Parts: sequence; C-alpha cells; structure tokens
Amino acid sequence: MQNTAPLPTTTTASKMQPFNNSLFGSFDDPLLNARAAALADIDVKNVPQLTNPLMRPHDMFSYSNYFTGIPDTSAATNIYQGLPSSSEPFDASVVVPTSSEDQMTPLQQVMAMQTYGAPPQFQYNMSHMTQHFTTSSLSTSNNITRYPIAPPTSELETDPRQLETFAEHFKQRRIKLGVTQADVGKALAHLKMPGVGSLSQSTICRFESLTLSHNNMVALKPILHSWLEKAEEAMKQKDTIGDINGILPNTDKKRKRTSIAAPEKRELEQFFKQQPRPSGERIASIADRLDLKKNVVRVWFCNQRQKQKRDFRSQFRARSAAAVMGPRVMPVVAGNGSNNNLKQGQGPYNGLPGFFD
DNA sequence: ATGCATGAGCT
DNA sequence: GCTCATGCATA
Repeated sequence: MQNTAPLPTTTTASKMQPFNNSLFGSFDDPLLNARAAALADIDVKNVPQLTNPLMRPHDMFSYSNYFTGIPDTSAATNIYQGLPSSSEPFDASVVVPTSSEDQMTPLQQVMAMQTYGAPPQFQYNMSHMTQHFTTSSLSTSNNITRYPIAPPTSELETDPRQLETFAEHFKQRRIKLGVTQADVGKALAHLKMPGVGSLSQSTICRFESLTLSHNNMVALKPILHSWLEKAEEAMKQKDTIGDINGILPNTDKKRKRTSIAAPEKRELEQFFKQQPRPSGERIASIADRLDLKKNVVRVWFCNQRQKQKRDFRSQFRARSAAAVMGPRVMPVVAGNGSNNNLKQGQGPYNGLPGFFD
C-alpha cells in the first residue's frame, strides 16, 4: 500500500567467505548402485495431482510440478546413472564436518564442475540434460558441487515418491547421527565424487524439505545418499573420527541483503497475482511506485516465480485433488551432437490467461 | 527455514 | 531478461 514508513528497503552487509572447497581430481568413489535396501523401510506416500499455472512448456519442471500425476521418464529428468558407491574403504573424515579447510582455485573448481576428468561412466549424457547439470552457477560462490556423475537410469531414481521418501529418510538419519545440515554440506566435498563439492546448509535444508526442483532433487539424491551411507558406517566404527582441521577466519568482504518492507511486499504480491511475469516497463513502473530499485523488483519477481514453483506442491499436497491435466511437455533435446543442445525452457508462456502484459 | 542475490547459459 | 541452481544473511 503506501510506504510512508521509513524505507521500503534496507540493506545490511555481512561477511563473504573465500573459496574453501576441496575436491578435485581424485574420485575414488565408484558409482554405486543402489540403495533400495536403505530406503526399503520408508513408506511411500500418495501425491495428489495438480497443475501449476506458472509452468510453461519449456520450463524445467520443478519437483513440485512433477507431482502432476503425469509419469515422467523422459531423458530430461534422468540425470544420473547410478548412485554413489558405498563399497569402498571408509574414511570417517568424509562424514565429519571438518569445517572449511579445503582450498581450491577457481580453475580447479571450474574443472571439477565439468565432467572433463571423469571416466565415461561418470559423464553426463549431454543430450539428456539441461544446462544446469553441466555448469550451473559456476562462480556463484566458493562452493562447487553441482551435478556430477552420470544420468540416472531407472525410474526409481527419478520417481517423486522415491525422492520424497529418501528425503525424509535422509533427514531422520542425519538427525540421528547428530549432524547438522551445514555439516553435511561441507562433508560432501570429502566424498570426492567427480564434480561434487560442498553445498550450503540452505541447499541441504531445501533438499530435505523438498523445496527444490525435481531435477535438482534427482541430481542431489545420489550424492546425499552416498554421504549418508558413509555417515552410517562412520557411526559404527566410530572412534578415530578425526575432525581435524577446523578453524578458518572469516575476515572478508560483505554482501548486501535487501529487505523489502512489509507494505511494499504486500503490494508486490498483489502485482504478482495480477501478472507473475511483468514486462520490463511494468517492473520499472512498480519499482518506481514502491520506491524500490528496478533490479530489486525484477529479482523479487524472479524469486517469486521460482518460489511458486517449488512451493506449489506443498501448498496442495495432502489433498485429494486430482485435477488431471494435459500431458506435461518436456523439453525435447535433440542430441544432434552440437555443443549447445542443453536447452533451457523459455518458450512463450502458454499457461493460464491473464499472465501476460 | 527462507528472503534476496548471483551467475551460467540461453533466447 | 529469463530460468535455475545455489548461497549468504537473517528472521
């Protein structure tokens, strides 16, 4: 509504950490196969079907959207081949959060992200993946990780219920093991899986709460599964858990974080209801009206759309709703050998009416 | 747990 | 300028 109050937004700054990742080169983790057993004790829930007006034909469907009841076995979601192995010599330190002690040069990170050094069985099937699985947020931060290994084979690997089941199981076990989400994230780098670095607490949290896109869930599952197995082992032969290294000063730069005031936020939400995808001019208009920076408004809408997709299921699940909808259109990737067949959906919006300017 | 932000790749 | 994966900062 009105922004008589102080400032519509406020920003704060805080520390930014430098690179602290390890993992590179060595990947002693043979792809393992599965874990059906590990998940056997979990129950599978039924998921209602639904549709998300925000979804567009070429959008990479989110985990939430996956729950449309429409089975999907398209290659687009099959990112992994197998699961991380657990049949290798166990190294307690792997699951022990040793804080940020790992160092990796930007170049190494880049390389680690690429599947370049991985053997064939570890590589992605380029024609079956989307950009994000090759080189997502490469320089976003000090942590690498992002998708490694091969594409998934079985449907079990991408089955939403399986993923959900695993996520729950994972969380329960993690807690049992007394490991925090942040610890898990850091420990991942120790798995030394090709292309796998550490992850943030945020991501682990989102994985557990299923607030990630389906592809993201699928990609992370084998990695977290691998960690869990090692962690379970560590639990057993617990003793020499050398939680070595540890301390690392956080003396660095800062990053601002805008805080949009409630009134402005309420208006933004109203605008969003009217049109989730405002034009640049529209955004400028809104920004001007709310006395916010245009970029802040733009990003807000981007995040809102992303959030809507992720949260969609949680908003409607556990409900009998069975609004069967038309078949979901998956991005068809032409494996033409070209080096740019990792399309990302951005086709024209064909959702519900009224969402265009 | 989640809001705001970044950056890659793509249109 | 968009989507997506992800992260820092913070409520």
